[in-house]
Amino acid sequence: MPCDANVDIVRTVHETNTDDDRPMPLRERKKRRTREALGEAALHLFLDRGFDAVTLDELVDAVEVSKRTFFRYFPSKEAVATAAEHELWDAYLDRITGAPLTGSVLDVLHTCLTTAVRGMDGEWERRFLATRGLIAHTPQLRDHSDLASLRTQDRIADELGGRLGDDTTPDVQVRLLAEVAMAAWRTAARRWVREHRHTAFDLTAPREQQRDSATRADLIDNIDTTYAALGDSIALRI
Amino acid sequence: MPCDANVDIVRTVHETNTDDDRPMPLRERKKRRTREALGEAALHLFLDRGFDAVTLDELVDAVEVSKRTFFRYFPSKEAVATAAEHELWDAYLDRITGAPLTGSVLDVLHTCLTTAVRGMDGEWERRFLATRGLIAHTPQLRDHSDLASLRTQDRIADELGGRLGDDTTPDVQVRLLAEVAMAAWRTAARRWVREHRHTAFDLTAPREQQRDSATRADLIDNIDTTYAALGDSIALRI
DNA sequence: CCCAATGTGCCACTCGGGGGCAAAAACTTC
DNA sequence: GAAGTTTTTGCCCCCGAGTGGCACATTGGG
Repeated sequence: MPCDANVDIVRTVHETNTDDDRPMPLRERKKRRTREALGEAALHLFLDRGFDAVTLDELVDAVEVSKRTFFRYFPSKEAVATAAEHELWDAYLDRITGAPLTGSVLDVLHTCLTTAVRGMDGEWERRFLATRGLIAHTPQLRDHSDLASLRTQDRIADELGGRLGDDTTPDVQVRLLAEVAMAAWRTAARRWVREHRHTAFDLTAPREQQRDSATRADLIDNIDTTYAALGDSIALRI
Repeated sequence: MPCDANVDIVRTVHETNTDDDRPMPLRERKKRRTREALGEAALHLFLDRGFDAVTLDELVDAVEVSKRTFFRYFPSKEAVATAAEHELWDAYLDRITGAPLTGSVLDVLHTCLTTAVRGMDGEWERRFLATRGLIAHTPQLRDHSDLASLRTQDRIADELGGRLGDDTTPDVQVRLLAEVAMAAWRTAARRWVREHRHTAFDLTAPREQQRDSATRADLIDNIDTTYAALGDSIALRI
């Protein structure tokens, strides 16, 4: 019976038009559909039976593509499970490159992050919830997610280092700033997922139920309070 | 001709008695020898031909153990290459559990780290240098190393959380503190390795030459200045 | 000296990931 | 709308990391 479910997944996804894909060429539309189908089927299968219990062969069979094709869309099995997070990091980076660097740089990073979270669409929210649910009980995925945040740090530091006066501000400070900013994210995300440990992270749950349990507003609240706690933490005395 | 070299490595290692292993039972001595032989041969082979170019089969052939045995000593190929780092984290954790928590907690973590670095023996320094050399041009190892620092963070936060007043200090602060402390390490280590990018990281180089190029004193200096820059970084304005 | 415990070797196996090449689909041009 | 060109895909091969089972050897204790 998982077979029927998978076929259902595929059809549903292929009929779903998340955005307008009329103006873009057919090739792009099909690629997008395949990518979304892979991502969606992966979340369903992983949540249903566990990340480790599902082999790539099963996944590609469900979406009816070859394993070779899978690796043209995602670099690893972990990547398809955490695609939503990667999209957030890309959006975050975009905000940073577009933001004017005035005043406290840490505040700028903070604002960019929250606006990036707010800027993602509802479809993203659903997938992100599922991804965090997977991460919560799959060490392998947790590693991958943490690593992605570290690499995002590097990109932030590079971007900042290029824009700030190269000589005036030492590289160490920029690097540390990126580290601290991501530290806040990791702490906030961890706290957020702990608060909602008992939620189902069910992809098929109606939207309202999700809104009642774990929401993006909660996440943003956690980010805000975590950034606010940074100063006190660094100066903690007992 | 790599075969001869490997045999040489094995014999050399097996004859080397790093510490006194007379008092401990024969089984323990043999296990220790095997572990050290694996670690040493791995560093030599990886530095010589590159981490990816060396297969586990080659490594275990060189040390004359089975692949099965290898995995009874190290959980992964990456782990044997970064064994020196893991030892540092264990020593670091030991210092933290033994240190009294008075005054600035960040200062305590800072001191524990530097004394831990100082407390490692000369044999460790040689292996650590080699490990960092490998990490510098092997993304896979860099990931593994960064991940190890993140997991150490978790252990620190758990330890600190257990000892600090559970109710008075919020969990977020402890978590952030551990994050910030490790951020300083990562930044210092990265800077240190960049400064010595042109060093050979040669295991066979005489000790004096190593002291001239990349030394533990340099590393500790970097740690100190990075910790000192923390406050300025977090408050950076432009 | 024998017996129990522990460590080791060998075997075969799974699974993630990548390369080469030929077929097919999609865009282009006439 | 039929040619040719380019991009995308499918299929088959391969490799290497990591695991499990079982028989064997080595060590330590009575």
